[in-house]
Amino acid sequence: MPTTSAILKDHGIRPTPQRRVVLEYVRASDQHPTAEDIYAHVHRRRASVSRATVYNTLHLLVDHGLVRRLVLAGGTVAFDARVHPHHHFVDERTGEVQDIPFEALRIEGVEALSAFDVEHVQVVVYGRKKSDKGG
Amino acid sequence: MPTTSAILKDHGIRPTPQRRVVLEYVRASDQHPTAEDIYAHVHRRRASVSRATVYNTLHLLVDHGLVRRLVLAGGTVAFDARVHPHHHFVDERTGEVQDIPFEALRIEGVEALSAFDVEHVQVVVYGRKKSDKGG
DNA sequence: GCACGATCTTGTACGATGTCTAAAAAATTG
DNA sequence: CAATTTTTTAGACATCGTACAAGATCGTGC
Repeated sequence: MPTTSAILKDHGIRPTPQRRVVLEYVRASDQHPTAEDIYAHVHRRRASVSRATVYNTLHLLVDHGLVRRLVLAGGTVAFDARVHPHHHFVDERTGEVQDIPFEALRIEGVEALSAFDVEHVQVVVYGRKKSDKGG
Repeated sequence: MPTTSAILKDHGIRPTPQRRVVLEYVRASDQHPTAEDIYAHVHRRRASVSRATVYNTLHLLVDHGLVRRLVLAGGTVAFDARVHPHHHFVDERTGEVQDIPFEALRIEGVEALSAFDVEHVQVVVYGRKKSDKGG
C-alpha cells in the first residue's frame, strides 16, 4: 500500500501537505464526499487549508486520473477515489447515492449506436431502498 | 393538441400567464433549456416575469410530472418536457446532450438488485459524435 | 547556507445558480 | 365590495466554484 505521498509523486504531482491531506481524505472515504465536505474536514485537520487550494487540488487529482468527479442526482458534485467504473443507485426520497458494481448490470444495444464513439456507459437506477419503512 | 392552459388545468395547476409561458417554452424547445435559458426567454417575451416565478413554476411542473429535471454532464441542470423515458448521450467534448430512444438499449440484471425497489433506470452514454471531424 | 526563479497557497472579490421572505397583486368566494 | 387564498415580485441571502494578486515555500545552482 503506497503512501499518499508516493502516489502523488508517481503521477508527477509535488506532494505538498495540503495535497496529501486532500487525497488522503478522498481515498479514506467510502462515501462520495463533496468539495465542501472535503474542505470542512481538511480545514478541521490542518487549521489553514484554504478553499481555493482544496478546489485546485481536486482539479489536479481529477486531471491526473487519481480521483473521479461525479455528478449525483440533484446536481450535487462529488468526488470518488474509486476509479474503476461502477453504476449508481439513487434513493428518490433521500437523494442518497450508492454504488452498484459495474458487473451487476449489463447493457445491450450500445454497439448499435452507430452515430457515436462510445467511451463509457453508466446506468443510474432510481427507486427506494427496500429496508426503508414506508414514507 | 391541447392548449398549454388545458394541460395545466388537467393537472390541477391554475393556468396563470406566467406559468403558461414557461411551460410553452419548455415544450416548444427541442433542446434541454436550463432555468436561466427559460428565464431569459420568458423575461424577454413578457417584460416582467421574475426569476423566482420561473423557479417556482419549474418546480411545480416537475412535481406534477409535466416536465423533467435533468442533470447534464458537468452538473448543469436542465429541463425537458418529454416525459416518456429515454436515455442520454453526452458528448464529452462539447457537453452536448442528445436523447437515445428508450428501446435502443436493454439493461440486464436489474431484477437481481434485491435491496431496491426500482422505479426507473436510465443509461448515460459518454463519448463523442462520429460526425465530428477530429479535434 | 543563500539567492533566485518557479511553484504552491492564501484570502478575498467575484460570478452563477438557486432559495427565502415579506409584501404587493390577482383571483376566488361570499 | 370585503375577506381570504393563491400567486408573483424584488431583492436579500446562501452555496458552490473561479480569478487574481500577494505572500510562502520549494528546488536548484552556487
